[in-house]
Amino acid sequence: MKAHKYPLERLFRALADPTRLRLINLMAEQEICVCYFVEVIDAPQPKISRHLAYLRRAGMVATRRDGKWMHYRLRIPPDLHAASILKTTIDALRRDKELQLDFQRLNKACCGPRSLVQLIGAPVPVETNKQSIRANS
Amino acid sequence: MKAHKYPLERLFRALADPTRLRLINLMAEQEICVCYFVEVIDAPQPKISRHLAYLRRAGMVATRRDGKWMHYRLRIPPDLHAASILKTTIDALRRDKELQLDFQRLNKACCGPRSLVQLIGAPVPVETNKQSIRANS
DNA sequence: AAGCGATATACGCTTAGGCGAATACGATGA
DNA sequence: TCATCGTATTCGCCTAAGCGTATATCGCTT
Repeated sequence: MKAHKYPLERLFRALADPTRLRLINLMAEQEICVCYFVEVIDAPQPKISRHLAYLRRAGMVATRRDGKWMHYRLRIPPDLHAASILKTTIDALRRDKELQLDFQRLNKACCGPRSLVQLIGAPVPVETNKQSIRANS
Repeated sequence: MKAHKYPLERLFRALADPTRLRLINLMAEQEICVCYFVEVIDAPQPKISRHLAYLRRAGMVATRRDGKWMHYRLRIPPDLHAASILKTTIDALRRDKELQLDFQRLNKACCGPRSLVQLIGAPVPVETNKQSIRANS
């Protein structure tokens, strides 16, 4: 990642990609396992992992390992302005029709018939109200 | 400019550059003439013009011609979330030490001794409280 | 230890977009 | 009309970063 002259620049670059906006939208309420991202966004797994890695390097997500599974969750930026921008962004995403479909697919993948949970025993998403059990650089 | 899947993506890309953040900071209160941007930011004039053109294509600025001089001003985005993000961004920029120096240089260029006004008769910046005398696509 | 499943990274290619230098454009004034 | 000045655009080059494919890594299980 490039060196940025102003702290906000890093935030804006992280937000300036459609796949990352979808990832952020899905993580808004819950920590999410990579396998759900792949299922819901329906993209090659390396593409998902690369964008998650970008968000990690930008300091926007934290991870938690659970056996074979990796869970990602949003980190609230320490800077108040950045936090406000992220929150407003999430509010805006929530209103997008197409991104609402992602939530529907998420529910189907984790709770529906023949869900990933039943098929391969993937972990069920859980609400994360506390921040940063483990923070990555 | 690329086609963007989500409207916010265009906003974030426009904000993801240090020179454009400086331009936006300077335009926060007033419409500004290109010659002041060049003077204050101390960059080659084509570089300034290219970034202003980017902001114009992104719908973030409007222009007003005044003889040989072009004035640029911020346009408040019609979308409420985008407007909120831009406003928060400007608040954050205002707190940056380095960007405060830009304001000092702006005041010196337009009001100080041997200012551009005196040297070449450049137009004095004026507060723009009304929006969009002429909006560019 | 070996194999497997989940995730991450490396590789090669392609594109958006940044830059400086040169040049084109458009309004004014001689 | 012609020169000049402020601004915009074009050109060629370079880098960040996106993509798909292939492969490496890491836990778990047997």
